[in-house]
Amino acid sequence: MKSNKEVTIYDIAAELNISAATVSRGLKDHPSINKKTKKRIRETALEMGYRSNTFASNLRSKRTNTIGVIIPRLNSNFMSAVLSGMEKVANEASYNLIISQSLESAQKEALNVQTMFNNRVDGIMVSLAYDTTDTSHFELLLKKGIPLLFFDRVLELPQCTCVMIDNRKAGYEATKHLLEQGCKNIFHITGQLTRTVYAERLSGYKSALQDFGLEYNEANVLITRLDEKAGTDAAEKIMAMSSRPDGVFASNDTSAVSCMSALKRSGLRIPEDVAFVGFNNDPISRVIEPNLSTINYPGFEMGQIAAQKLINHLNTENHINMTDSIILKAELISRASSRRTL
Amino acid sequence: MKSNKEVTIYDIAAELNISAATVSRGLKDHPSINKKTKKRIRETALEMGYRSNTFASNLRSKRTNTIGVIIPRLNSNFMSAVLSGMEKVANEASYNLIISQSLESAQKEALNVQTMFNNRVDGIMVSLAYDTTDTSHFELLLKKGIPLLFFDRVLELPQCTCVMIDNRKAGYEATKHLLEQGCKNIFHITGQLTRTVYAERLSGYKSALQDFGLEYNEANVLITRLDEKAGTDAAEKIMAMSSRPDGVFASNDTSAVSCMSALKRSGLRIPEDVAFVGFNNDPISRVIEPNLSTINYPGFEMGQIAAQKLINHLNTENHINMTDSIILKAELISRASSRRTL
DNA sequence: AGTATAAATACAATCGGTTGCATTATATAT
DNA sequence: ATATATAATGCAACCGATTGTATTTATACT
Repeated sequence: MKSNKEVTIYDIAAELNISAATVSRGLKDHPSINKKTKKRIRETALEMGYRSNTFASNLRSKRTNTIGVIIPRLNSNFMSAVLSGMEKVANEASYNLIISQSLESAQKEALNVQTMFNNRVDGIMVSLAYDTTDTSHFELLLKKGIPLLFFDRVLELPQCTCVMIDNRKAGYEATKHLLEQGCKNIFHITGQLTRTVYAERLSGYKSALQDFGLEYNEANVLITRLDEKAGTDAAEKIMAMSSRPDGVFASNDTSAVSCMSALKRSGLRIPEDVAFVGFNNDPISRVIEPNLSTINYPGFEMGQIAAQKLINHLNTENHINMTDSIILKAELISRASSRRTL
Repeated sequence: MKSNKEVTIYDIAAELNISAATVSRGLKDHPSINKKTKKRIRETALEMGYRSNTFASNLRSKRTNTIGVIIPRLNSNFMSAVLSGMEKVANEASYNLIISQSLESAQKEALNVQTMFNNRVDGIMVSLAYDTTDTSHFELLLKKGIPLLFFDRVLELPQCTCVMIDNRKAGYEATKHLLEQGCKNIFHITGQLTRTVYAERLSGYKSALQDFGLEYNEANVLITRLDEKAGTDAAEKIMAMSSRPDGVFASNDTSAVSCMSALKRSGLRIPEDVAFVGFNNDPISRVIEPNLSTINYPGFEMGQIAAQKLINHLNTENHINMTDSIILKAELISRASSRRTL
């Protein structure tokens, strides 16, 4: 009857009449250990039911094989997809993920960074909270040389990689599409412009208007939290406008859908009276009637790429080129909500 | 200029001319340390920028303050809510969460258990994968005395707590509601019946039929993966049936919505021709037209309660009463998809 | 003052891998 | 056979907090 105690490398060493150091090196395939010895070590370890003690290892090697992920909220299909992608890559590289939500609060975001810092994560991936303006809570990471990567809602810091889409282009394409469908007066529902994702989309929106010879009208842009209420607020505003918009480009599907629903309730026809384009390609966009045109946002891919980038960086000695950014494709999906019979 | 090295309790001890043991005890508010000394220790620790080294601590104390969570998929609003609830409670109790997905595969589930086991999590919370039948991968946890808690898709193991809703009752209520709206022939879209959640709902469905004097008809039950395809498959089947159902009770909103959409495309009217009740109260249920009646599933609450239960258990010495189960309320939300003008 | 008792602190072993350096075994060259 | 290079292994310190036990200090009681 074996006792309940854990098997250590010392037990293996004793069993094989070799030193613990050799066992340690053998287990991690160190080049200076004889192949036959390695084999014996591996076999004995297996037999004895050995499992490495992460803490002892971490304590000594000062690495945790853990990556922290801070996201605003775990409530969108997009975020789920991103996390799935990250998890896949991290798992394969035997890294663990610690996920926490900022709940769109800069304060909680700072707290999360602190917690992860204390837990000695090897690196951190962040999508910024809605109201983060002060970014000093990231400084201690950079100071300690803990790699920091931003995705989606990024922050252009000199020492950080960003993984994102070309938001300006996406905003341009969405708006252009509406214009091509004959819209002359396009409303834009967006988020906090301190988040560059939204600022960029707005910029694309403006460019498209310009290219089609239309004046930019500030009254057509509504800054919101991009939740359901944002959509109904927008609808209310739209209904009250003297020259009513004939198109809406929303910076996420949630607000687009809720706005569409509200307008429908007010008796407007989609897309005849108002055409819609959303953002994210959430499942919801294929449920609403008419189906919502939207920008396909490659979440899974983004997660994979972000995690891969960070892990590559962690696994290489030379800590260079962590500074470049990665831009993913994000194309328009045209559905009934924006297609007018021309 | 301070060096980049971390501050340890030895540094604090040296600074204050006391022993490291006293510092260690002082920092965790041990009763046998003088209050004044504690104060000095705390202050010095703060000044010197001390942060505790989790690994050294874990190595010695054999606890990690980490809880593993294994879920089938991170793609539903419900799961997001559960995780949010868990995260909240865990954070407050200064536990970390390691989340991973089984992707509905029993094999990956077993792998995840193994990984978390190796990472020495203090406890594990699991919602079972779709096709898990063999549950031997949980045995090593129980053998090592690592507490295991199931939520939502539970498994009735003698030594485990389960947190769930009364699925039988929910199934009964959903079906009863349809019957009260005049349905005589109710179709049921469900998941793998080895998952008790679905078996229980089916059982409730049967009871309701019986109470209303209707015969149970096996042809009216379709076992699916509860994804979008499940809905369209069900719709196809329904359209092909000789005596067409006039009501559908689906075990999640995703399949309900996709089935509803398909039937609508086939020219059926909801709820006049076919009334619908879903399950989960996903946001999607309030987007589809007509809005989907559904069972409100208190995800956030479930997450909180599950985490609280596990943490309480971890924090108490006497490892008793980890065996009782917790049943949450889940009530029907009646919306247009099932309300017939009577 | 002298002893019993309690409170506060210190000592030192321990947790289990990791790693620089020393040492021994083996292979190759002369 | 001897010298030299190389491969393989061992030694022992180390990472930093924890904790049982011993020791010192403060307090209480005759």
